[in-house]
Amino acid sequence: MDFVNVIVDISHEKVDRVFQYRIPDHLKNVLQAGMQVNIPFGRGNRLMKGYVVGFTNAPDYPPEKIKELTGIVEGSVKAESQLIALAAWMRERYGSTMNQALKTVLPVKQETRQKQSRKIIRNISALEGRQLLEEYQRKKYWAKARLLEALLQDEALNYQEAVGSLKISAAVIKGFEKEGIIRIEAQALYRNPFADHFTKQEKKVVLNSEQTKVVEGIWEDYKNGIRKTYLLHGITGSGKTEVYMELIARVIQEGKQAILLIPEIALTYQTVRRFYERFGDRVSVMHSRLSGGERYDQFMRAKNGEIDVMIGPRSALFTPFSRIGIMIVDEEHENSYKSETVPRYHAVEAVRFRARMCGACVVLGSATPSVDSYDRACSGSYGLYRLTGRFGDARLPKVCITDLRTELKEGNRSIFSRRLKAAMEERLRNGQQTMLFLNRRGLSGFVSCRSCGTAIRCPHCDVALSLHNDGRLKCHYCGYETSMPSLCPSCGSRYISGFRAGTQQIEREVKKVFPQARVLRMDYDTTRTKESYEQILSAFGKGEADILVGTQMIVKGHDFPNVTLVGVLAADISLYASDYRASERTFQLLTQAVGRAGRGQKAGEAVIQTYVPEHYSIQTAARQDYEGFYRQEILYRRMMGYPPAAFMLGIYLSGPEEAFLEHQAERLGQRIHQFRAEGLILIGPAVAALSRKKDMYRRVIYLKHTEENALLHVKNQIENILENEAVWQKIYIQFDYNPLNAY
DNA sequence: AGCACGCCGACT
DNA sequence: GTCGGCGTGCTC
Repeated sequence: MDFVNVIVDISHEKVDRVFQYRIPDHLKNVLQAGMQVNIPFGRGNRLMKGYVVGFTNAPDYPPEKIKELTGIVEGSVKAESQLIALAAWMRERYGSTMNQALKTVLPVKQETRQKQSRKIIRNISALEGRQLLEEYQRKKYWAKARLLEALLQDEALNYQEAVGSLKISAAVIKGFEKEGIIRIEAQALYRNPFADHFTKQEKKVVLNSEQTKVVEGIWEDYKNGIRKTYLLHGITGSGKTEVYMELIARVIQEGKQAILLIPEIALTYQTVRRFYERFGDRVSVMHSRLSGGERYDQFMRAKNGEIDVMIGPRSALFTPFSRIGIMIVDEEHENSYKSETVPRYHAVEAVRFRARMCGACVVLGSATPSVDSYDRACSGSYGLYRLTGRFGDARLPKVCITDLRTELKEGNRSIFSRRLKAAMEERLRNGQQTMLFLNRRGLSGFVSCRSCGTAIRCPHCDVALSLHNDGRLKCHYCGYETSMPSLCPSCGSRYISGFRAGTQQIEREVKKVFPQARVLRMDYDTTRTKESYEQILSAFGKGEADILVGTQMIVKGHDFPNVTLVGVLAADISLYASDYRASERTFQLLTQAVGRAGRGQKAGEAVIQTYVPEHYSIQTAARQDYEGFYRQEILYRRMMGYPPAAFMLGIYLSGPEEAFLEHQAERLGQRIHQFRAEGLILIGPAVAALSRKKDMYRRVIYLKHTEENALLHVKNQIENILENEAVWQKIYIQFDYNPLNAY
């Protein structure tokens, strides 16, 4: 390769792209992706630093204009190089452009915070200033006069404000600085968003024997230089967090750093406080409430070595640490670890790659491990540890499965089985709390016609519209809104109404059946504003309501000691999702839901309502029997050739013109056939689960192969075709490696 | 970001 | 004409 693609290390949007340089002969076999290089840049050929992100023989810039790079920056195995190598790996595995990969991996270089903290400070006396001002006015140097006048009023000015409100260009300020009239102070004020709330406490933590065994086991490997991935299977309340904290503390003692990933939803004040109390302000927490600038601050603190521990969701795995000793993924089965945007990486895989690069060990923790991880643990490629004791002797709740088919047969048409209704009445009498769980995915009640069965859909996205309290029908993807029709648009029948399966409908039903009960609802609609999520949970925790109705979000996170009953209204809903992980997801949700009952001293009870009580997901969840579930599920995966028994690649096509898209999808399928890759299974092309979104039609093709590398090879061949043939430029194509959700 | 280029008003 | 401030646009 004769040329390298380099990104220039300047923190500015305008140059945030790839520049090409010629490789001098003596560096041709030395240069690697991720390396830091010196490059001549701009008209003055200023020497700048850049990062190598790729190689090419065919530059897309006039070759005679391409400059030669100057040399390699020595000792450049720093955080950035690691991250860029990680981006290169992500590009290759998940299929994206290098730019897309880099953008996800590198801290967003948002200038806002930096600039806001830059100050212009007057460097001369007020007397000198006034003299100079007169001179400028005489010479009609208006821009300079404006700036100086402002500086005479205020000794220090905010850089951003000065440029904005005084209409002064950077050139003027530069000139002032050169003449010594002002000096620029860029005090980077990194704020620590939590430091004010908590203080470090020297508390001795005592681990129980199970926890000690886990810590010592992993630590012995660490001490012996063994770096591998461990799966920590610990039921809810068995104290996984203590294990994490002890391991992190030991790693820090060794002068290393730690990253802990948690699902966004699990990030509560309780968690944050525990870590602050143990590690003080050497810990930083990232979460979605942080603004872009604050997020960048945290990354900069990490880069400058001001912190040892980073806690955060998926993206925290890209923290620019240079000496990582341990990376932990809590609740590793959570779907939120899979990115929904290109590159569609899985955090667990990315964590393992990064850990390998920097010699760190990986701990994956979960009460209900993903089938994929448990399979690897069983085959011995992960170390496996278990925590089985529930903290403080809390017992498992009594679980009862009620068959909705029998209820209907015996004349009960309510959404509550008689068993659940009786249990709820009892809780209300005893002043205890109930949680009602609807494992529905976000969307609330849709509207359908009882005569012809047609549901009203969004004309742009082809999803069912949902009926809101204000009587309007809304699309949850694109925001399309319309009024509720009085007649069915398809058959004209008057019998059109909301399907009673949304949380709003449940809430209304609860109020009808138990008029004396105080009810709270928690779902996509009620948690849209910033703090409402915490507010609802804390109100319920304080006993301000008797019944909490909600979707998956209520079964994660908080513990409520006074909740002694959990009702799962229709366990089947998630079973009917049309993807191969439906059983796994149902098991996880039910297990979590059941685990919510009776976290305190009082005995708990769970009622699971279903139309298929014999299903193994429901049976094993009721017994909290992970092993039993896994044994059944892995058989199904092996029989059907689904992950982890095989590897899958989703190819998502979308475009504004349906016929053309259809044709191209067929065409791509044929091309893949022509590869004649042995063992490759091609499914589709098919209409996507969401056939249209934002006026774009969608098609999918799935590929399966038992060999990971064979599948990646096929992906590379496809990428080659897409890059080199002009027709493909007219449709959007994304890859999804081992997809978790339907497209 | 930082640099050069070029427009345009001011002054010899 | 020429000098110089000041806005604009480009950087492989």
